[in-house]
Amino acid sequence: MAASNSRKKISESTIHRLSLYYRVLSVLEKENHQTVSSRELAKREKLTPAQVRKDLSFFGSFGTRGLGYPVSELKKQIGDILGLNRLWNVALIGVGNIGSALVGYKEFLRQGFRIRVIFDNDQRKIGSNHKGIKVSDIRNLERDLRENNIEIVVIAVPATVAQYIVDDVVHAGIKAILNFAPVNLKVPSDVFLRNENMSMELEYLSFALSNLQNGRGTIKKEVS
Amino acid sequence: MAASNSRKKISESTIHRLSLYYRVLSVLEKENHQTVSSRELAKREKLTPAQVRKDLSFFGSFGTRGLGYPVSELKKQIGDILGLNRLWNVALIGVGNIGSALVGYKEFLRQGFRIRVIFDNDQRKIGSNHKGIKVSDIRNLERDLRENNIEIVVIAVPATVAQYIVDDVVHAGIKAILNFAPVNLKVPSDVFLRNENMSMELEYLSFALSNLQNGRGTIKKEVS
DNA sequence: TAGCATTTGTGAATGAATTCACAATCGTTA
DNA sequence: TAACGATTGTGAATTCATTCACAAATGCTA
Repeated sequence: MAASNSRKKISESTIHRLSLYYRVLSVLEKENHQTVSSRELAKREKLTPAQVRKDLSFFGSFGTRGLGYPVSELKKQIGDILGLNRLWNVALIGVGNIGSALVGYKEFLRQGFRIRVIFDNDQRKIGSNHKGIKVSDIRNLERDLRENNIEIVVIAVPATVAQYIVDDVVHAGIKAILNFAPVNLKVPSDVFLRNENMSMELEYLSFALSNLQNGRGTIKKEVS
Repeated sequence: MAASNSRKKISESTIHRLSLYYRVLSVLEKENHQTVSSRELAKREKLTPAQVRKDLSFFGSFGTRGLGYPVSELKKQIGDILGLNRLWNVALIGVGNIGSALVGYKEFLRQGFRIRVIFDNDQRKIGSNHKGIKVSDIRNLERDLRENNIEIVVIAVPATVAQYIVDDVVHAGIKAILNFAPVNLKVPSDVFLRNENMSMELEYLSFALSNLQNGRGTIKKEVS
């Protein structure tokens, strides 16, 4: 009866905030801070100290009362939780606007995401090298995903074909997909799909500017 | 006392979902649907009918009982709420990886966001034309923002200089900023700032793959 | 025009996330 | 080693978001 196995859900927001903490801790580490309090950590990402402590407490007790959290140690811990203390083999599908940008995006590299192979259907691009990464024919998708031990696939193709591509990707056994196409894709429930909707935040700004607003970005609405 | 003016907050999530509805409605319009039910609308974006109705109800009664919502009419209404039935003058700062991708991103165009001017500090780029848009010297920021009637500024510069740039942008009187640099920027409370953190979702996938998971992406955690 | 099948709009109920508030604990100093 | 200031870790309280559930409408059919 002692070590019972209850379980606790970790919310998506908590995970996203872990990313923020990780980012701040990287900076703090470079600035040679030994420890950091939940107060300081919160301040740097516009959150509350209580939230920082609660988030971290889901995963363990990393701090020291009276002192705060050890910067490097906590960074390592969060890195372990997020799976950032290792390399990930990533494939990119589609080298258009967005695709090309992602290939050169240093932030991905720094976090261990390595684009090992790029797929496209444009014969002019296939076979060429895009910033040192070979461009494969989309027709060899399954084979080249396997050959490169790809674990995560990034979709950067037009919305109209994204579903077909994803179907193939799923069929090839990939379990994690990041989608940049502005469309809602269907995948089996054992596949992780995340969407990056680049115009959503721009639309939020458009909304904010269009409506009477208070300072902090909280939008209010008249009601009779 | 009759027409009192209470106010209701609209949550950020609701606004983001409006973007999704807008997207689906655009598709439905093209597919020549006359009406759509909350059920169908929900299905297309993996939400619940109740949520769709509740979201819309914050802004008015757009539907007809027994029938559903008129597609074109609802699209127009949401467009009005989000401020998408007009053009926005946008400036882009930084034409590196991300910046270049954004210039060619058709989704922005379709939604009425027009990049009127691009700023950079690279003398080789300044004066040239980037996909038809002139590249200005960052030193003329204030002047050229004003001359182009810019309302929204997109930041795509390295994290290390982003805060300086934003300070100048704020000083020039801009009230809406979309930031792609992976850093938390400080702005006065009357300026809307939104962040686009491109590695956050990738990190979520990394987390999901790293942890034992159930099918639907809900991550659980052992507790003793 | 009456009856039926639908579907909205919305208070009430529920569930989830955030914040509060404080006991527990640590490092430091005298 | 005792007293103090600081800060964590965490149940409880609160706030916020989602879902439920049903009356009110509507179109359609006969």
